Amino acid sequence: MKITSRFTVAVHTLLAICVLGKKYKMTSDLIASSVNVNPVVIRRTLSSLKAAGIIDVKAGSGGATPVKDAGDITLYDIYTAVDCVEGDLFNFHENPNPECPVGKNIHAVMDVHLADAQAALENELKSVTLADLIKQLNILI
Amino acid sequence: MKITSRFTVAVHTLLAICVLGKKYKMTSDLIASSVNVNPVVIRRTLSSLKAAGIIDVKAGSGGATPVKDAGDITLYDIYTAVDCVEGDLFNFHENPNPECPVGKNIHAVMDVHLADAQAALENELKSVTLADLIKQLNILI
DNA sequence: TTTTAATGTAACCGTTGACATTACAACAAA
DNA sequence: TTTGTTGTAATGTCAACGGTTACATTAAAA
Repeated sequence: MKITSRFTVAVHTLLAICVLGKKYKMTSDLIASSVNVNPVVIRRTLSSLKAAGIIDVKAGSGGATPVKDAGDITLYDIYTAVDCVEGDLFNFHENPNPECPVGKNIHAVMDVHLADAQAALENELKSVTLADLIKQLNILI
Repeated sequence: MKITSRFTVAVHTLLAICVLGKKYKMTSDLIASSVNVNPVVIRRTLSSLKAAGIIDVKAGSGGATPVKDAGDITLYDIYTAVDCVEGDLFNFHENPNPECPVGKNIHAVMDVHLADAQAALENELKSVTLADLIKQLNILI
């Protein structure tokens, strides 16, 4: 079980838009050739990022542009934009037996810790902005 | 996408073995009735926990018993025992374009942060032991 | 020794989600 | 009006999950 690649695709897409957008019109085809996926996959990604208010996409004439400052976009924003996880990260078995002392209390005992683990992951993603990645990238280019 | 319920099933299973094991013979059928899944699912769970050296299972006569002290079993141990995640938590798109400055460096820029996020999750799971859960549970029973 | 009750596993099924791809309508600018 | 692009529906393939049946194996009790 892994978290869908929609996430890394979305980050890649945003980096491309931010870094290459000044020089090129960032169409789904161009981005797709950098990410190396089908252009429709990129259009879906762009659609999600647009819905999240992160970018603007021009229908017809084409091209995606950032709406927010890269310093104000965290990895967590992107993560949620593309719906990597619906609600809880951990899948909990349904209907534990309420007649059993363990089944009756399993949620009371576990839920906090599962939430903590999920929060730890998400906080780490919140601590990194797109600007951080762009800075790193510009050093390497 | 969610992390497989094998994890919460395994925790539930272990709690049942530790808490109810003194009073009852913990067969896959009994555990299954507490968790509310098919007994074969529990046998698969027991098999994984046994392979990880966490419990002992008696073939034939039946019954599962703990091998390690509950204070020495973390949620992370259980998490890995049932193979919730094979290696990396985040799925990375394959073959980003090396001809593109973004595609060429996307791994160099992202990998550290993905690893950090995964480590944050895992460290949180490492910080909780089965003994912690048992203590909580005994208060509620 | 036979019976009984479990475990260990293989096999198969249905469901779900991911990702790829085709197709085409809608759109905006040249 | 032509052209290039976006938006999105539809379809296909594949893998993983969880459910279930079936049965050989095992160990202890009768």
